[in-house]
Amino acid sequence: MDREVRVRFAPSPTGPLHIGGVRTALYNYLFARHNGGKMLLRIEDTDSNRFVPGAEAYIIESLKWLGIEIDEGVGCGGDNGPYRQSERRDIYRKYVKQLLDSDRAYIAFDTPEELEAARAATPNFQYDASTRGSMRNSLTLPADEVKHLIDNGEKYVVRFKIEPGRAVVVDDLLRGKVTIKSDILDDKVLYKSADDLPTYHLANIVDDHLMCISHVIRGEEWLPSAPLHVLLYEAFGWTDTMPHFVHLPLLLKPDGKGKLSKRDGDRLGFPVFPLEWHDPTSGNISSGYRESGYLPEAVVNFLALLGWNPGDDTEIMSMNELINRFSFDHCSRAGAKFAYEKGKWFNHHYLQELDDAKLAEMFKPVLRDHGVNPEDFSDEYITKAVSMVKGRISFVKDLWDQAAFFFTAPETYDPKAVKKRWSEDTPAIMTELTERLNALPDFSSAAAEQPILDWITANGYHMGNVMNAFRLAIVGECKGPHMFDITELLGRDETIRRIHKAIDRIKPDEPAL
RNA sequence: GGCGAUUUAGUGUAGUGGCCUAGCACGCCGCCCUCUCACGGCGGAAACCCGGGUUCGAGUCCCGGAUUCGCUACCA
Repeated sequence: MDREVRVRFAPSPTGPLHIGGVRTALYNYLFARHNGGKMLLRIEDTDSNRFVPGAEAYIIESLKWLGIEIDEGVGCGGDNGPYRQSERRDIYRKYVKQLLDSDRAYIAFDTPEELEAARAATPNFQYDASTRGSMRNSLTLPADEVKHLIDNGEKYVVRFKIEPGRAVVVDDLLRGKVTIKSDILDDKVLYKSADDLPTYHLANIVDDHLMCISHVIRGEEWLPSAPLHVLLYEAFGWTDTMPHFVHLPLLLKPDGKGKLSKRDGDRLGFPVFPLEWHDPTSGNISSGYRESGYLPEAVVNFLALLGWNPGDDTEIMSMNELINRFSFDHCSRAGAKFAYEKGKWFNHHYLQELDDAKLAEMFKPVLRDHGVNPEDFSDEYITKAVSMVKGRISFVKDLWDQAAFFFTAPETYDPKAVKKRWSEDTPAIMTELTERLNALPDFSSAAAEQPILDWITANGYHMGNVMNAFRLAIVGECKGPHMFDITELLGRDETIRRIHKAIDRIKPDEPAL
């Protein structure tokens, strides 16, 4: 790498950042950091019709949440600004003029309707060398008429004049040399007078050049227009500093076909956005990874491995490890189906690494959502409850399913378990159990377990039946951590109260009438 | 339709001509642990797109086909 590595993430603020975009940002970031380079954030808002308020702030917040740091760009400044394309009109105008003056572009007056008509009339109509001679543009109209039309405020666009018969080579770091014939390229619109803004293609090349971008790392959907971009670098005379290209494989739908879309999330039940998004116009809310209980390190780790691997079997990697090991040598070229099931596993893993007290803190809002006031319990109590069940959860909110009984006595009892474990003589045994529990000098798990087990054995009771009836009374179903660990935390009074309640509430299965 | 990219178990992937009777992970199934459900440990089922060729030898190289995906806008 002969020059300073400078990469950019250049999203369009047309809505919330898509998870595929997040991965593109991540790969840019990993590559930049691995090579000691800079990461820029540029906002590509050249389509005034699709601008969505709030999208830019959303993008910045998303990257921040994930730990993808921006060195230069919107939200943090830098020497190559402005970084919002809508604020760079003067710059683009200058370069459009340069292209026009050097005869590499021309002005076209064809209206959208006229273009539509042309497309309808000719099967594979393309605005190119074969057709531009019969359209309304500065190539076909007299110079004074062109000037007259412009002076009259006629809307026009500037089109790039593609010369046919050339083999254009895009050297992609992932895919090698991709060659395409310039004949199949059309005279792309570079600038539209209607909003005095360039299109993506022009703005992109000008900005990447001016911002000294060394590597353009973007989604595969850009590969077909890469030859056009190469031609633009040529037209400007910037070939020597043209960035390297990397076209990343796309993230695909987990089920059927096509690339992962914004709709798939709701359809398949997983988020496709990093953060929850409230659509300003429709009012719709789309779920986000953050609000769904994902840890940013889990999302990053998961996303990094969708299309890249470190070259060995390592899967759990922090951002720093990812940075250390990242390179395009181990990137795949094929699209990856979005395997969100594995994302859950990553979250499970990172949740286990969290400190119990921290997890307890994260659990408090969930308790409130379920009508439990965390203030009624000590932090120590909540922490102990959390530590007992955390091994079985993938999300913080799952803690409720696993630990609810620590905070509220069961109101109902699992019918299947009742049928299996609660017989006619159970109430008597349970009453006896309360007496035994009351008699225990030490109610701790370690001290309570053996005497109770001994009592069951000595009386010839069925271990599984008694213990599960006990569990049923305390938990409400046959699940959960070690029984005596539960009762130790619950305390003697609550334990006995629940057994009495169960005796009172549970009626042994009565034969159906 | 045209152009381009792509192709290893259900999914993500390892594999750069012999070390591949194809490894790892998620998911699935079973066993162990056990008062239960989990966790965990152990084990299992499951893949080289197809057809030619090159080679002593091909998942790995070449050719053809198919597949899938993308692009084909005054959107990015």
